[in-house]
Amino acid sequence: MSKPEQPNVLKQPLPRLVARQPRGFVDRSSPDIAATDRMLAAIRETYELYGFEAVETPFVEFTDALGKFLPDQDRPNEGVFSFQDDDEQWLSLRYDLTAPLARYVAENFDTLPKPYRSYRSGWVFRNEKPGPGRFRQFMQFDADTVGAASVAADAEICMMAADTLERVGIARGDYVIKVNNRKVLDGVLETIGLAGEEKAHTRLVVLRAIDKLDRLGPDGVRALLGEGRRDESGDYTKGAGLPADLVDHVLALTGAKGQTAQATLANLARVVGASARGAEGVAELEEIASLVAAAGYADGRVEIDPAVVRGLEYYTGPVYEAELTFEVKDDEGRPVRFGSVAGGGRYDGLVARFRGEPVPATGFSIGVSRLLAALKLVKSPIVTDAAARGPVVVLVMDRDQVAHYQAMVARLRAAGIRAEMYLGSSGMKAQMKYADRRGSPCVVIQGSNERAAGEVQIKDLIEGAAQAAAKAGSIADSAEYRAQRLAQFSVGEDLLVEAVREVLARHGG
RNA sequence: GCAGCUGUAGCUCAGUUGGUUAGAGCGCCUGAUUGUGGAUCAGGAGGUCCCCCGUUCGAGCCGGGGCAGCUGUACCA
Repeated sequence: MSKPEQPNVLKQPLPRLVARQPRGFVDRSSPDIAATDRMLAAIRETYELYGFEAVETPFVEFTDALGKFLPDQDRPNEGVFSFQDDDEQWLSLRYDLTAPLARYVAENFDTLPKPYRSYRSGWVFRNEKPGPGRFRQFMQFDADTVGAASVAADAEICMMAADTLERVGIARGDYVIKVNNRKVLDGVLETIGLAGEEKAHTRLVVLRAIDKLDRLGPDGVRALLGEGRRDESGDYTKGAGLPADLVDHVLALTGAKGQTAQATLANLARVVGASARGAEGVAELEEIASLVAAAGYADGRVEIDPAVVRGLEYYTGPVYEAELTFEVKDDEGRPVRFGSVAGGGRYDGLVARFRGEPVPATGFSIGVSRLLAALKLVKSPIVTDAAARGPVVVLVMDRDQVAHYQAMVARLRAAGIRAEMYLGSSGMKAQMKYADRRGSPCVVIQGSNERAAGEVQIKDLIEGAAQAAAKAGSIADSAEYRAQRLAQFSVGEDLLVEAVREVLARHGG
């Protein structure tokens, strides 16, 4: 083996690397990780309370198991990160947690209890253009019931979604779980003559138009159902090309929401007309509504909303969406539309792809990053309490006493107090700054004077900051400023642990 | 993907009709008694003016082409 070439850094430095991330991928900092962990724990508790059990599947699946081959090509779909294994089989990073669950259930079908109720969280990957709050790697938290055909399973998941949002700190009234049924949408499309294979494209365009109701309003949807729509940048979107009377019929569906669930259901029954499939959908919604009402969740927490569409790929029955309804402003004072933080529905065909028989299933998925962003905006305690305090910092005043400082740190740690000795090479002022930036509750100072007296100084940084803020502007020169030594006291070195404990206790921990 | 807008210091941004060595505020570092974060003052470090090509005696500025970001739109399992 020959010696590897060593780059000669002295003579000819290599071109400097640019430190950067691929777009759509982000680093996570300590507070974010802490807040996310707390939020995930709260979600997990709620799911466990409902009787769901944990399961985990890997990041990588066979591409065909995810259902992501283009119909006519031997090549994975765009939007999915894919690569070929050494045996040339296509593999993909999972783009959601539902398709892998379907694979898992199919593979372990005979040993799993049915209905099989499980939850899992994890990273998923989508190879597409990122946007604000939209990344190429993000986390989802799903719960699914597989093997239950009853819409009671759907109703339960809606109620659990409501409980989950409240558990993580979204107040009742600040969210709504909207429920619809794909069969109702199919029924309406049938009554306006959009049944059959040759109308599939138009159906798609119509469903997409309906899905945009909350963003574009009825007029925007009307334009998209008819000729088309020009947006504010001047870009044009071709419409479905429906005649005016059919456009009205579709808008009658999206506007079918009444004051009560009964009124909404009556409107829907009218709009689906003679369609058997539509009537089936309305009946399912009716059953969900009565289950939700019986459990006491019909107080605005769970509502029928005929404009909910969700994804177009695999939903077959009830669909649901958790929407946040409160108004917020961003950093520049612009109103932010928060919208959907979770969604799901019934996908009776997904497991069936792996088995001869149909397997009913329903589930939903929380967008973890979006929900966390929402919790920050409403200042949920889950997020705000997660701002972890830093360690106690023992300053290094005399280099030749490092062993002694380290011994003090060891005593603090032995007492269960997070502590560290300053490991840099800067002076005291920089060490104070360091402790400040770490969020330390206090620092321990021992110079030659204190050591001679067998004492240590303890400075309470939190109290010190408060006192300094109170005096801001009233201090004339730097000598006076330095002489203040705010919130600082001396104590015998043997009482170090007790004194630090006292400071920590002052600040609740 | 399509459309519009924007790329100058770590961040937010100035930069004249094209003209020496490209600036400010904040942040960062150092210092102001031996030993004090958050106040004040003084100093310092930090730049491929997004990249390439062109026009010009001369380009941060003008032209062309890329790339990236933002906003909208499309897609969203």
